[in-house]
Amino acid sequence: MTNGSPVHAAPPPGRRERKKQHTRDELMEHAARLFAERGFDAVTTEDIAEAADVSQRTFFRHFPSKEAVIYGRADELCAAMLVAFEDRPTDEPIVDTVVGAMTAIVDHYAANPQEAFLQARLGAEFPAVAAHARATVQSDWEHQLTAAIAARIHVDPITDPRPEILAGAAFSAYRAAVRRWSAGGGRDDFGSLLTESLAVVAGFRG
Amino acid sequence: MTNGSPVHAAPPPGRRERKKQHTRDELMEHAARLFAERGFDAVTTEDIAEAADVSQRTFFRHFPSKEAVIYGRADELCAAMLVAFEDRPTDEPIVDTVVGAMTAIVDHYAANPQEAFLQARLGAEFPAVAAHARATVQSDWEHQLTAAIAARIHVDPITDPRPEILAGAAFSAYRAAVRRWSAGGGRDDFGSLLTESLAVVAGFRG
DNA sequence: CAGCTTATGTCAGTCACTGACATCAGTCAA
DNA sequence: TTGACTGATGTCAGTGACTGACATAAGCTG
Repeated sequence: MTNGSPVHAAPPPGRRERKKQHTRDELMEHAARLFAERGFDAVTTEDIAEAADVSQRTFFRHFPSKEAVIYGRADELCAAMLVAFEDRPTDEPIVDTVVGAMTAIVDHYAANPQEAFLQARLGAEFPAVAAHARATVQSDWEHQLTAAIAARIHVDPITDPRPEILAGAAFSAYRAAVRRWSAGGGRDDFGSLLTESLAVVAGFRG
Repeated sequence: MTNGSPVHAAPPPGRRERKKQHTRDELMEHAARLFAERGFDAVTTEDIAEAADVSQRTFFRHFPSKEAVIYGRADELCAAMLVAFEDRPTDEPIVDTVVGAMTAIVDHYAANPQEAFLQARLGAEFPAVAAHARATVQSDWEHQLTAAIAARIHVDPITDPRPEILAGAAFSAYRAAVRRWSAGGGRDDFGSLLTESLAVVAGFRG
């Protein structure tokens, strides 16, 4: 149930907000198309802006970097992960809760395979994209997951290293699953690979 | 015993090689000084090159990016980690071997505290530096450690996710230790913090 | 309708990074 | 020693990501 609108039932956005969102969507779609056609380096931010019929300046008002447009849904995805986390029973082992949260990510990519494929391909081919994915996107997710874990097990995430390490191990398992999925040409079931990887983490004490 | 020369007892480098190394060292030292004085953004690669009395082009012949000059010893450090890894007995639990390897990193930074301090400070203050540290430096280390683990336990690192996850968890613990060290103002003993963090990983099955 | 807010365009600028070519010092063999 | 080769560096011109400042027009709100 990956609803586009936030949980808090935002008031119906006005025309201005809708236009803004439309511009953002156009930028993301044309960027995805151009990157798929020519690769990351051979497309300039000017090209993307042109294709979306806006100025380059507008591109950078919507996305802080050229890489970011590839991961334009990252924040929603992170939010979905946290919702899935909170939906888990509070009395289950923390590792299971983390596994459940990660499953939200799998669900999203299962519902948007072209997005997953493009991200995997660009990440494999262009180091700058992989660096952004890891250092900005996943790092942010990991940080949020760390905070959620700390809250759930009632510890201070600054002084107690366990939440951070568990979150880091979980995303390490995630990357391992992505790599194996890519190595298999995308033919394997990603959910199974991730479950298998996450099982390795189950030796943790939460 | 952090010897500057490689293990393979390289033939005595000629004057040309010495000058090259000298240029590289000058660039790293002046970069460190300037970054410490003004921060990362307020120093240009031109400034660094100027301070080292070389052209900007020469800077980029020695370092692939502005961030890289901060981590100019990363390759040596990685090599030291792998040596420490190989020095461990082959019959000990793999987790202990990993802990032993990570200790080499601690030893290096214990011997070069100003380097550790600058990297921690710039990483905390400038996202671009943190991104580089994580996505380029640590990612490379993690990859090398993954390969070493896979070789030690005789598994294929592509099909078996365990080496990658163990290496990822180890560096997650490393980052947790760094964060706690920073949070404590650098007053705690980093080695103790890392040991404590790595102990959390000991629940792994290797 | 009037005034405020805000998304966008335009313009000029900074700076990281790169390819091409010239030069000069180091190296090494004849 | 000399002459050729190699490789580190300088110079120059260019590309492209990203940003600040200002103007404009569209949407919102009383």
